[in-house]
Amino acid sequence: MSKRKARQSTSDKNAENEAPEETGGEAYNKPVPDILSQIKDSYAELRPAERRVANIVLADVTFSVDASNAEIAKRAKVSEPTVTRFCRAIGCDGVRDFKLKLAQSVVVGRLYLSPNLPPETGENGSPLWNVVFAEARNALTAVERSIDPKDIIQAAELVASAQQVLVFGLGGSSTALAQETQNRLFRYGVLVSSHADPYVMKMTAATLKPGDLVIAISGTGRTREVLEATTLAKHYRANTIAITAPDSELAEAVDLALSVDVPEFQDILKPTASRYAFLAIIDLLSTAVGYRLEPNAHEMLRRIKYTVLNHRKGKVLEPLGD
Amino acid sequence: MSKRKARQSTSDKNAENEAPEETGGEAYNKPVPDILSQIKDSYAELRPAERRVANIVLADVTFSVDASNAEIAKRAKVSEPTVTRFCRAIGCDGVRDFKLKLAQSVVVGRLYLSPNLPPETGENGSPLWNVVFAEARNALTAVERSIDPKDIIQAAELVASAQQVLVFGLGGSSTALAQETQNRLFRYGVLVSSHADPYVMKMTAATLKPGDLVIAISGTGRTREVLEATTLAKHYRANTIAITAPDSELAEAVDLALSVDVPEFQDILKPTASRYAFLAIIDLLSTAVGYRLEPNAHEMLRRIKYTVLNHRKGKVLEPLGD
DNA sequence: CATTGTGTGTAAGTTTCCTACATTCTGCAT
DNA sequence: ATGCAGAATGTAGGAAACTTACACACAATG
Repeated sequence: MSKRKARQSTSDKNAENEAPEETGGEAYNKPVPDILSQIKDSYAELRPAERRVANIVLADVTFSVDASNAEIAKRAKVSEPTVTRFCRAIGCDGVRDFKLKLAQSVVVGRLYLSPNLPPETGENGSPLWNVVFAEARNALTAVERSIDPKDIIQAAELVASAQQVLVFGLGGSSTALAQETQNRLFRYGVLVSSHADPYVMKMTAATLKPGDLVIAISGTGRTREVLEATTLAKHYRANTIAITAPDSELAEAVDLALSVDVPEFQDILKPTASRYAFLAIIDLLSTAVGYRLEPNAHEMLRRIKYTVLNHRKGKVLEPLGD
Repeated sequence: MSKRKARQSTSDKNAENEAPEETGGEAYNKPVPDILSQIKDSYAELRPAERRVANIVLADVTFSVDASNAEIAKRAKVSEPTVTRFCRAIGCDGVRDFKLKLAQSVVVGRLYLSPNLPPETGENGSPLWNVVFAEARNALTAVERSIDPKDIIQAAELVASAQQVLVFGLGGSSTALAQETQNRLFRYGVLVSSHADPYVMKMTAATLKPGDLVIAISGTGRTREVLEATTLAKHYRANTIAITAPDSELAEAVDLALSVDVPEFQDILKPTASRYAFLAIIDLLSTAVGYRLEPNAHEMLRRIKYTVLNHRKGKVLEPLGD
């Protein structure tokens, strides 16, 4: 198939050579369905001939995206109208609609590997290379889909109006995330401290007053000492937020749960991907707090930046501290 | 358009109701071109009528994906063959090929926002919502592209063969990441400790022997105390690794630099996205260490899991500790 | 066994895309 | 200014792809 070489049209003015931008921030405004999942979900209800079409599609997606109705029918040993019926049976308008959706679906599939992916064979030498990245991305997507921005705003309001904020996390990763939460919020002028000593957690929880705030971080929502200290804070009428797994004891125990279920491949040697999700939540929350506390947040950051700048030479816009 | 209701075929055996999986890990094996960029890049070389087609497509991508050749031609006020020619001029086989690629292209566009995105106007109320996610994803992509898996394996070898490992990080986020590195490596039986006190850092660095290891974490690569302690460790013949920015003083000072340049939008109220990149590097490294130290790593994890399990009721496969 | 309903293919119709040719326009040379 | 050649584009018809209608076969039920 020969392609004609594109040529310059010499009569055009230079200004007319610039392509217009796509309209708006999001040029495409329709949802992208996961058609492969739809095929699998509908499989049990398909008729026998339609199943043979499904088998062909699932067995060779690359072929199916480009193939005509007739080519698919031939491979599946069915009639052409049966292919149309298959497309209708899985929820598409027809073959054309199916093709577009299939093409889109595989792009999504390229970017997000399914959970429970078997371990990489280490073809580049670094074990689980693709898994680590895929799951980090899945974790971010899970946050995007399951966290309501209104909850972020509400949480930021609780932080901004609290006289003091305590952050609790135990077990290693949650400890580090609690520390990171402190590290983010103090920069905006929030009186915040994180604790990893279960006794200090309970003692400081007992000093809280109405309007104060506890942010509890737990990947499983089941860490006993975090739950106990958070319940104690509630007893003393402090507000409570949890960053945790959905439908967990901790999620049920607090005023506002920022919870997310992160699907991941269970390899005992691989760190958990939920830290990416939790870090994203902390970033969303701290950004919202920063904006909520303007212009004071800016003043606090200006002071900190000025201090760090004097302590060390560096670019003005690089991260504050590290 | 009526859709026929999917029905159960009662003559099928239950085992035949399960859909087969798509073949292989990556079911679709063709590259996904960015057709919108191709249109913009080819714009200057397009003929006048073809440009009118391009204008229509860029002005309304949603319409264009689903519209027939005739519908596009009508809107652009050109003939139908001109639409075919337009598709050929931008590198596609024809209109069908163009359509598939356009559908795919918009999915990619949906998932990656460009760096230096202007601030969101807060349409969902949570400030910089999209920026936080886009930049986290960009950070992960930056790691994927700039880190050599061989360096991960080499770093894991240095960890595995060290008698002790020190992790240094200062400034808040690097502190938490250093702690997280400790939290990951100790689980495989590595003798590892992290320090955030600059005096303790130097003192412990002075105790190192040849073959010991320092992992230094710094977003900018310019934190003075981290640099000094790392240099001191080198002086005492310890091996040194840095997780830092490329071409920085720290990157130059160590034996092996795992460095990555993370493009991000500079908003003083938004946390830095490089933490996602650094966390991914730590995860890759710790996974590689775990695999390198098999079967001892498994034994260590078994003991830790057993301890945590007895301390708390939970699912067997959930994250170790938090 | 007869009847009814479901599943599927064949054949024909419709839609969409592509090719071939004719016409118009533009640029260059004389 | 005129003529010629090449490029651009549209019209008309052909080919490809998809869909609809109807016939036939098979399965289930009474």
